[in-house]
Amino acid sequence: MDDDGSVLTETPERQQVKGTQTLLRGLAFLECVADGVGDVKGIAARLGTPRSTTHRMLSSLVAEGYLHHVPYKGYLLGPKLIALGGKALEQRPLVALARPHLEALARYTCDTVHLGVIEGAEVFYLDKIPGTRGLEMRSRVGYRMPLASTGLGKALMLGLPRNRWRALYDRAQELSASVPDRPPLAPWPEFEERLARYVGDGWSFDLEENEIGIRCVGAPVRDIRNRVAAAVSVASAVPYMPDDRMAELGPIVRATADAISKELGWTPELTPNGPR
Amino acid sequence: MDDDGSVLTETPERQQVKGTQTLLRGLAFLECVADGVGDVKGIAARLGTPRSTTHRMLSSLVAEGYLHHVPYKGYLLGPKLIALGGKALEQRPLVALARPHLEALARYTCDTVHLGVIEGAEVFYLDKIPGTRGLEMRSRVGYRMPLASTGLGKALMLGLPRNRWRALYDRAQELSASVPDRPPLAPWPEFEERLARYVGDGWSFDLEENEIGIRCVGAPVRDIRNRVAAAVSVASAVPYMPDDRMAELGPIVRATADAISKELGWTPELTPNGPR
DNA sequence: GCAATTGTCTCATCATATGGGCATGCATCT
DNA sequence: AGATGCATGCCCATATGATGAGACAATTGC
Repeated sequence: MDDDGSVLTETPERQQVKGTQTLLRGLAFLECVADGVGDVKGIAARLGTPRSTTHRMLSSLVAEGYLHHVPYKGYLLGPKLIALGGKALEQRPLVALARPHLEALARYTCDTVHLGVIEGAEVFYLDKIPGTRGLEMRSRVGYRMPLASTGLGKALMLGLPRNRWRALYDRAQELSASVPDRPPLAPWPEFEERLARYVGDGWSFDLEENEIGIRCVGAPVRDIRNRVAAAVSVASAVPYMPDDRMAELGPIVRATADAISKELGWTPELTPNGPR
Repeated sequence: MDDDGSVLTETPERQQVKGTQTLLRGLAFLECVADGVGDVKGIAARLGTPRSTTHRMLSSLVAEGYLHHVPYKGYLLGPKLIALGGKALEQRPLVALARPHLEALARYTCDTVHLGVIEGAEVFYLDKIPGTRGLEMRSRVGYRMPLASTGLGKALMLGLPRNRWRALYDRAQELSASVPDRPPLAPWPEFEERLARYVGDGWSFDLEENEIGIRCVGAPVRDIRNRVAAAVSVASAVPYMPDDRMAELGPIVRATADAISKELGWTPELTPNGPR
């Protein structure tokens, strides 16, 4: 049993598995393939399993439809994962409730609409409705982004205590540094000042801070306890997003977010102005 | 390898597993939860595992993010499955290649656009772009439907040999009978005759056969070997889909499908008229 | 052509998951 | 309100089931 620390995967915490390391190992295969390592040798090296075991596990996963196998070429994630991902979305009442509102917003704006929630220090994209202007966003359902980098994420940050903003800002900046084509964030004082303003407004802007050429307007969705449970955003290319349109869009996006909030049991009276 | 048509709804028991029954069992938990069985007792009963084991496995899956646990309420599919589902889609070159074409089609028609492939006797929804007319489709990425029930599925059937049509027709009719609010299929002779006509046209219609009030136009996508690899469809409510518009849409949907086909290496010259 | 990688199989070994049992605490029923 | 059912969490002896080395065939690519 690989008790030495030679498994240098992404998992930082070594969990003291209670009695399912076969299952966990199998799941590790999935994540390995998800990360683009599709060849047997690479997988075996990454997980530290001998070829025999690697083959056995991969075969089982293929047989169950969790992986797709192209002989002598490699492994890809399988259709069952697509299906389970879809079901996972259906099981989230938030997604089902938000859909009609997101569609209405997409129809009104003709731009790409996103729904996301916080996961750790990142925003997790739960739903996406592509815009009808013919430009592609590389976001996808299941995608992640640092909170401080996107309008969606910043809307989510509005619900967090201010003393946590800095850490998230730093986190996003780390990623900006590591990825070459990513624009830098605004300087911290300016960033904080803007975010403070967004708290008062009830919506947030992203001015090409995440991706050059893309601007976006976001707003937080609150649950029955007035906690930020999700966020909505509208994104489009700069030519479609002049300053005055963004100013118009702010209240509209907020209205959509509030409508979803109401579906979650939120009552607007409790927050005439000011968060939490 | 989709040669055996004996894949029933679910594999009840198979025992020729080579050596990963722990892993397979764990995956069975996921599918169990996916089917809506979220309580411990139900899961244990369904899979025949004692409570101890059930808990241990569920805990591991929760710890890994594959399941989400609401204490004393039940289990739901977790965020990691959403993420893996998204990655699984990204890894399919078909989805990435088709996206721009689907978006263009959605933009042009203002209606809901679907992309699907064959899986067994069903159509598997790989992508969906909601229409901008404000009506909701209950389809979702990862969804399944009998091939013969939908315009998308019928487009896929155009690539199958005619002697397999009947079996798929019967299969769809079984489901129609079991689900109460599902409209019946057209009688077989008429169904076959229509499908034969669609082969010549290169597109297919669905006249409220799958869902009352929904009409749809589909067309097959072919790969480099001229085999049907996927299908595209446009769906909308009847008021938006009069006969003459459907007739117009046929060549347009086909053109979109052909454009995707070309991205897959398909060459139109090989099929002036007539399939395979 | 050769070399490297992958697929398929067997088998002895022992590590691994098993599942019964029991204690605690939450939730729903009457 | 009280009471029962159910979920959760943990221990541990057992044998079941996964392990991994090895050998060979099939395939790709150079």
